[in-house]
Amino acid sequence: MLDKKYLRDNPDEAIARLGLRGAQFEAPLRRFAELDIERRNTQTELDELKSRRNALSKQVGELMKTGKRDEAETVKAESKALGEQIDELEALFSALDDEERGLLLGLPNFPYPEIPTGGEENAVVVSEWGDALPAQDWMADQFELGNRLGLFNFEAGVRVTGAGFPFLTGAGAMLQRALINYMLDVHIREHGYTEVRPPFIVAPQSPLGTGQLPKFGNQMYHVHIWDEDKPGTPGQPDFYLIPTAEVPVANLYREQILEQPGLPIKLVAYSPCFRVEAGSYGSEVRGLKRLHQFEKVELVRIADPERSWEDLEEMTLEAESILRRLEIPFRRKVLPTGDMAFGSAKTYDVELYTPLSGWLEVSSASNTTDWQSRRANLRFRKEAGGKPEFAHLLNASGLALPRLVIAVLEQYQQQDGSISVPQVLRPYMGGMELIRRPESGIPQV
RNA sequence: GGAGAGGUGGCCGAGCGGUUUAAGGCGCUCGCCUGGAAAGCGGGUGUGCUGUAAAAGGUACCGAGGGUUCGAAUCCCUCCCUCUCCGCCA
Repeated sequence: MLDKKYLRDNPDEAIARLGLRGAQFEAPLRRFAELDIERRNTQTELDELKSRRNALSKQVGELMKTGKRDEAETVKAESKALGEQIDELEALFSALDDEERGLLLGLPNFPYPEIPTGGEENAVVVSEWGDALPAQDWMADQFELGNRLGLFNFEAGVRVTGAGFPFLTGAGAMLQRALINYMLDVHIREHGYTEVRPPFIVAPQSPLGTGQLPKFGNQMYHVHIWDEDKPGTPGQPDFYLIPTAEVPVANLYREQILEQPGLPIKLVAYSPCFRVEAGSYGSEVRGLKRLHQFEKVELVRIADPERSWEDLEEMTLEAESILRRLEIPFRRKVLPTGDMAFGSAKTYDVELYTPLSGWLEVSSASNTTDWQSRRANLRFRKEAGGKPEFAHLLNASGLALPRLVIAVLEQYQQQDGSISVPQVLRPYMGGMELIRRPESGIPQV
C-alpha cells in the first residue's frame, strides 16, 4: 500500500512514478485525490457532530441527575436528531473510506528509480558466474534422466491429484530433501538466519498483507471448510494454500509494533508452494520446470528502511551462494518495471544455466520497501518512546527446488547414465556418491 | 466435538448504562528531595484518522462485527480467540 499522505501531497509525481510500470494508474490516482478530499471533509464534519452529541449526552445525564426532567427531554430530542444526521454522514464516510481503501489496495509499489522500464525483454543482465557446460550428444534432459533413474513419477501424480503434482521417488526424493536441508543449514549457520516453519494454509488477511489479494486470488488454491448448511456454495474462501513461504513469514509480525528489534530480522523458511499457474503447458514446461506444487527455501528480511537496499544486495548474494557452492553457473537480471511483482520496488531474478534446459529462474529477490508492511501494518520503534515507523519487507528465494534439481541432474550426469552427487550434498545423502538406476526398488508404472 | 470460565492500556487488575478525559497497582520516564542512592512526594506515559508551520484541539478504539439507547467497556445478537475439564486424534 502506498502512503496516503505522499499521494495527497505529490499527485503528479505519483502518477509519473506508477506510470513507469506501463499500465495506466492515472485514473485511479485522480479518483483517489477526489475521494481523499471528500473523505476528510466528511470526517471533519462527522467529528464535529459527534463532539456536539457527546456534549449533549453529558448534559442529559446532568439534567436527569438534578431532576430537570423536562429540560432533559428537550436535549434528548435534539441529540436524537443529531444522531440521525450522524448516521447518514457515517454511511457516506464509510462508503468513501471503503472506496479509498479499495483503490489503495489496487495500486502497485513505486518502482525504484534506476531500473529499466518496459516488459520482460528489457531485463538487464547485471552479473554472470561460472562456465556454462555445453550440451553433449550423450546427455539427456531432466525429464529423461528422472524417468530413467526412477527419480520421479508424473503419471502417478496425475492419477492421485492431477497434472503438476508429481511424486518424487527414491533418490529423487532424497536429493530434494538433501538440497532443502543443505540450503537451510547454509542460511542458518553462515548467513545468520533464524529458521521458521510456517503454516502452509493461511487466512485471507495474510495474502492481503503480502499483496496476492485482492487482485490475484485466482492464482492461489482456496480451501473451504465444508458447511453442512450450504454445501456446494462456498462463498468467501476460508483459507488459501500458500503460493510461497513469503506469505506466512512476512505476516509473522502483522499488526505488531516491534520495540527496538535490531533490524534486520532475518528469517528462513522451507515450505511447499501451491500455484494455480493457469495456462502455459506443453513440452516447454515438461518435467519439473513448472508445477502446481513445488518446494522452496525462502529468505525474508524485516529491514530498517535506511538500509534495505543493502539488504536486497546481501540477500541476492546469499541466494546465489548456493549455486556457487553447487558449482552451477548462473546470471543475475534486474527486472524491468513492467515485469516486476505488484509489491516490489526492485527485483533481481537469478537464473541458473543447465546444459539441456538452458536458463531457468531459481530465485527472485525483491525489496517491497514499505508497501507490504503498510498492508500488513508491521511497524517498529527505532528508539524507546519514538514514533512507530513501517519496516521494509524483503524476500528472496533461496532457492526454489525443482529447477535446482533439474540443474543438478543435467549438469552432474555422467556418460554412463549415472549422476554424480555434488560434494556438498553427499553428507546429506548418507554419503551417496552416485545416483544410478536402482536394480531393485518400487515399480515405476 | 461437549461442558464451564474468560477476553479491559506495556503488564496486573477494577468497572457491568451518564463526574471514565478507563479507578488502583506495577513498569517506564521527568522533576523535587539527597553528598549520592533507595524510599517518599509530584507530573508524564497508547494507536489510528483528522487538524496545525508546529502545537492545541476533535474523533474513534475496552477480542471482532452488528443492534438497543439521548448516551455503551457496561445491555442484546452473531462470530473469533484463550484457559480448565471431558472426548477424539498424528
